[in-house]
Amino acid sequence: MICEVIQPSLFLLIYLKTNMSDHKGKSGDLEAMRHSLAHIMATAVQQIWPKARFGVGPAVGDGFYYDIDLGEATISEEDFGKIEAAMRKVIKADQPFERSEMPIDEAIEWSEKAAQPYKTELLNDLKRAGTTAAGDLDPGELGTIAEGESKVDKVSFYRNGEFTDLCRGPHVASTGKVGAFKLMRVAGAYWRGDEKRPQMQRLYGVAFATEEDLDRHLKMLEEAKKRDHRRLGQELDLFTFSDLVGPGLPLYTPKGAVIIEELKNALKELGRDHDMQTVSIPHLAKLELYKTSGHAEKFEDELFRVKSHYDQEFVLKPVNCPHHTQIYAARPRSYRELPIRYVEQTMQYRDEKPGQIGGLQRTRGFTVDDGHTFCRVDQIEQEASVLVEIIRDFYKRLDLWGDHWVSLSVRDPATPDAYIGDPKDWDQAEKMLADVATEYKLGAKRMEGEAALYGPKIDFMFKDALGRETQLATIQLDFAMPKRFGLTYTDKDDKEVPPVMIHRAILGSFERFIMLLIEHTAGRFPIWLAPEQVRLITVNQEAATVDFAAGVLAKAKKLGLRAAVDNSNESVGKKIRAAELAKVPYTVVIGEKEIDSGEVTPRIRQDMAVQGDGRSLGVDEFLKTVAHEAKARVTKTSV
RNA sequence: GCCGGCGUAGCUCAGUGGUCAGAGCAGCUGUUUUGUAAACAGCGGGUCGUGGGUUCGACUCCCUCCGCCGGCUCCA
Repeated sequence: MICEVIQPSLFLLIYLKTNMSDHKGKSGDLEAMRHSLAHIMATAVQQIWPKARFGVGPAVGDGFYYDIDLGEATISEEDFGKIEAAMRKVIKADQPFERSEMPIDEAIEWSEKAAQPYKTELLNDLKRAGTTAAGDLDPGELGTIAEGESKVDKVSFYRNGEFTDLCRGPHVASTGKVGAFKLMRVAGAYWRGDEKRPQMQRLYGVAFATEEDLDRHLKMLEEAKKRDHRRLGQELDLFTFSDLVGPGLPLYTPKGAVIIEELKNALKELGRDHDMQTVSIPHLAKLELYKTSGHAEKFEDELFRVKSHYDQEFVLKPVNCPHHTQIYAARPRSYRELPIRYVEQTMQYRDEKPGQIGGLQRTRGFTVDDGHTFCRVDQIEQEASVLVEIIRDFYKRLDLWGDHWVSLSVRDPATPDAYIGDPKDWDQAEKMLADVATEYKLGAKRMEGEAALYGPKIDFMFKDALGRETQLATIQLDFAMPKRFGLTYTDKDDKEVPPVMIHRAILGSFERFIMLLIEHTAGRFPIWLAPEQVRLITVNQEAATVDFAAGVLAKAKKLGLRAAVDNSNESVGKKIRAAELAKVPYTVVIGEKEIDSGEVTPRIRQDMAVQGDGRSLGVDEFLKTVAHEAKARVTKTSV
């Protein structure tokens, strides 16, 4: 059973690779099934709580949900058993889904009579605008709009047994044809996504065509939990949190710090290769700075305030751009010296709401590889191109490229007033970024309304073990902040012109990046990032063995390797197991054989091992090879 | 922040009103001197997250706070 540890993770990886890419191409049948299950669940809920008021209930992701308001009562997970039982009864009854249409005014009357105020609101929106506002509904809940009409005249309903629901469909033919399902969780969800509106309970289920598919999905979730970075962070002793230090403030252990340091070094090298200049700034600044930048107003609640005894009010920096502008502003600038590329790896602080904090995904203090390029408009395209290349190469090297999607975040044309800056600048900037995205075949999705206040951006989005998306690398164009700070350079016609600012990050925050790295590799880091690269295991505790191991260790350290000796009084098998669980890339057993021959037989961590491994080689040769790989920062082994 | 859930040893967990508590792993000590995924034995370790309440009696029931988890909202 050599595969007891690795097997499930490989399974998961394959599952994720096959399922994450095709989530859009979900079969219509499955979607109809899931959507039908939402109705069946609502049927069951209505039986148990007759006063239940319903919001929306679409098929989504791997299953379905329904938003429900029970008034005084609440649904908790304890209720799942009886809800599922009631659902099974409805399924067993095999009630047909019957479609009907009625004029919208009649539908409104119906919903009022049925005491379904949320449905009434939806219907009124449909009647007034022909659609419900702002994409807050998933497909399947809208009414029918007559051809060539802008407003809805008729809406469709689906009925099964006692339960009737406003719904566009489609559904399966009858409640008996819905495959396998399981209720998963209940969560709060604001009506129409608005925190000022009532909060409903969102009841989630997963559903698949067959029991086997469902089991596979549930098994996959179990495997995903095993590679959760919070769990592995503890198991591999990478970071911790302390109630005394505070939530959202990760503490990196020596092993975790190794990964950060190695990543920092890799980025520093990239910076040197691309003429970036490292700067360094203090971690707080006068509130005034952020009033000027606009952050104080827009992100008031997220600022950590620091009071001086001498009556200045300071703020822990939530971003670095304002500081960087002041370095730029320290002396007059000529068009000749642009672009100026300031970078630094530094911690920033945001007073996140308690509910947002979790693991390394969202922390209150986090280290960013932040950078700001000041350049001319005619330099934007070149600068952005180089950044795309750097980002692509960096993620490729870590085998992360491909598990992502790219957002070309542009203005929402419906709300031009929500942005600052000259629309002509915007047009140009958006076009430049789009061109770069096309040139580098990023497959970027144009996301209207996702632009920053000050400019369009390209965001690189990745998924964690459970499929939740997170932004890492980003390239943002900014015409506004230089103007707010009155930055200029002298153009060749001797005119003072504001520069363009490009905010950029390659790995985003180290916290998030490490989260992704842990979950992607399940803690099996490439050699150059592995906190411990070589472990020497002694066969016994006799002086000759221990001394020999110490000699190898010293050589390894001299070569810059991170190595350790395990000469504890345990069996070789147990020590091997410990090394494998610690995910150490190379394990070397040292005993009489090695002492006599001067050769070792490295045991290679299972994910890196290939056919033909297991040959013996001289100690020096082995160590030099590993050291070479570590230095080259490669992800695959060749020993 | 909001809704729901959870909080017993370093870790994973058992123990639902009645000797203020157990197991495995980890740790320590001893025996063993071990050859590629778990040797054997012994020992130490918990004011059952915190504060309050109910009760003759609370890890067990109720409330406050702290923290964590899943969502929602937010994400410069």
